[in-house]
Amino acid sequence: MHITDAERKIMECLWQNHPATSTELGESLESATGWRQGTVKALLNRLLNKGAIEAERVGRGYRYSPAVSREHCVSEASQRFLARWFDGRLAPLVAHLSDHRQINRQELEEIKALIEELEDES
Amino acid sequence: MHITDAERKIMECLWQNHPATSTELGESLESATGWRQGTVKALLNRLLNKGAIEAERVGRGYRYSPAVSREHCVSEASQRFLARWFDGRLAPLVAHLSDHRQINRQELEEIKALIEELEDES
DNA sequence: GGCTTGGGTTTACGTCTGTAATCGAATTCA
DNA sequence: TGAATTCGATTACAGACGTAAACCCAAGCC
Repeated sequence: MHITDAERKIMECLWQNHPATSTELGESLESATGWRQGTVKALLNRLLNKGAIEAERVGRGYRYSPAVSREHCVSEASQRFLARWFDGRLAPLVAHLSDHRQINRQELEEIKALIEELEDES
Repeated sequence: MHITDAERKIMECLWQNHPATSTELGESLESATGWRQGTVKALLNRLLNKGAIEAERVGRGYRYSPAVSREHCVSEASQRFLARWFDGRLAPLVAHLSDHRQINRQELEEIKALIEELEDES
């Protein structure tokens, strides 16, 4: 299941709020991205074809819902990204970001606290 | 500067070992990816056009070298990835991977040690 | 029953990607 | 010097992507 970036925007809407009609989605996305309704509809169909969303007929139209979780997509994207650039590991990413001043002290602190918490609870 | 995945494979070769002739690259990549020489050459030209590599004429052929550092590309790719999925932040990625058992105890330990080291040295 | 209208479906189209064949120039070999 | 080989440049082409216009159908309105 590979979600493209335009498709991801649709999914973000649906993950946040579902089921939703194409009109609702169209309105959200028109203001957020400037896409026309037809664009949204076409993307919905691509997502349907690849099984990323489900449609349930309600009267004249459909209600769309995600068929894959955000968690699942995030996992796939993370694995792909880490595999490509960091040999599948996370530590080198942390090192890289900190070497290049792309992460601040506070966030590092937050991560450390998070790790400690994870260790405690297990 | 957006490097596609096929292009990235060429770049990885060049970052590791440059300058290199297209024949050398072709040989490395043929065994690693199964690409024909022509494929490699076409990708080299795309990379030249987008300024990601440089070519220096040597006799009949060229020597290619990276014009952008791996570091730079990694930074860009990391920013893009984190922005897409984690609101640009790293901590939620750590949380996600650990929640989904996609990172082991040992690597978390390694990251914690890394952070402590960074704090000490500054 | 025709006309409008709010969906939905199909088709389109330019760009990007991955992969390669083809063409052309240069070099080498007979 | 003509043929064969090498290497690079150009062109190709199918599939994915972003974006949208065109078309079609059911439901309500006059």
